[in-house]
Amino acid sequence: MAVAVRRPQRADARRNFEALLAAAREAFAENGTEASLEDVARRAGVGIGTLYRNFPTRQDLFEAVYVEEIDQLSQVAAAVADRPPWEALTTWLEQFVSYAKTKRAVIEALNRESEMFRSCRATMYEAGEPLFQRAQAAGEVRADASFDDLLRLVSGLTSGTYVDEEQRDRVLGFALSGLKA
Amino acid sequence: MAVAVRRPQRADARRNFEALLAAAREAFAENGTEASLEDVARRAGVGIGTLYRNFPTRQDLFEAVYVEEIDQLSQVAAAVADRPPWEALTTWLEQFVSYAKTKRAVIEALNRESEMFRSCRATMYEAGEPLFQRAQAAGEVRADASFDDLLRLVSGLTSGTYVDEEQRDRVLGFALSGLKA
DNA sequence: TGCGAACCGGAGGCACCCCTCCACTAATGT
DNA sequence: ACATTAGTGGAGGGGTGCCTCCGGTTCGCA
Repeated sequence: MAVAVRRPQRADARRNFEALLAAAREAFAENGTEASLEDVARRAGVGIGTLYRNFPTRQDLFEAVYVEEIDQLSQVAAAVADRPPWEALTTWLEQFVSYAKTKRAVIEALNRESEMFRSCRATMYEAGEPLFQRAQAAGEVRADASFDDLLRLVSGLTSGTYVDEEQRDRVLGFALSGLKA
Repeated sequence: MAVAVRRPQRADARRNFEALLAAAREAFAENGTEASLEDVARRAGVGIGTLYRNFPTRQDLFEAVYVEEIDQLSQVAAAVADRPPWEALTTWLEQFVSYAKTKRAVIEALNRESEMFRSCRATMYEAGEPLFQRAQAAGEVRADASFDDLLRLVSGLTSGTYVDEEQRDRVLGFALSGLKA
């Protein structure tokens, strides 16, 4: 990914930079990609001008916040690589889901068109697709399904609302069982 | 439901009323519940004042537009009542899905809290739940699933985006097959 | 300690949206 | 034909958000 967001040099600037990042994380989690930038600045206790200096475009801010989180998905993928195929896949998906609960943007990334979303998506695919293919090769997943199908299935189900966590998991379970060979 | 939106009396007024309804249908389909009312008025070629006179609140407009469409779901439910259980259920769901594609609000209704959404939801349930129970009684649907689970599953999957129609249907198919007994 | 470069932050211009209010217009019934 | 009155539509006040610009502040090196 190697997204070079230029970190500022001076101590006060660096403080503001971090504050903005934290505020943006919060705001994006609450309101999705559309969160108001003025609100982000407000949360960070910083002028709107400062926000724009550090992150000239909404994308830049977005990138700075999410790239790191997407990278974590790769790490989980590596960590489960030695489990049995189906288990590895579902464990990774669990991470994906628990992620998506707070980080809506991870899901929005699946759908939107833009350079950075494409790049996030690519990273996700690199992380999860091998797990999927392994499970498929082991005959545990229907041959006529693709990893893209799976991600869209999971992200669709995750972005909806449910009576409680239990229902979400139950519904996800039903859907996943439809994917077994 | 019996939602009495007071239809105006004078000919010109009635014309405007219909134009607003049509415009709202369009706007809501494109932008969901949040569509701008000024945009609706613009599409209808009518002053914003006229919109507000006919539909004092956003809810009123919304109601006028969707109640009728939700009612159609009931009709479809009645129409498929004599087919085999599973087929009846999936046929109804197909309607639901093709509906939800253009009428996003039908889906938003599942999630939002408000008097009218509750009422829309109730109508949907009255229409579909018997079909579901019949399929369940016939042993075609897992006993541990509820109609609510099913609707949320379908609406979640439907609200996502897909590469093409084909993928949507494929994914929906996978998920539904996970619901079979 | 002092000074220049780096950095700050919010005012301001623009755009959109919400909703109210009321001077005007034209459909209707007689 | 014309008075009556239902109906019109948009200006206007209040919000929020986007982004730019620049006078003022502060850091940190010498």
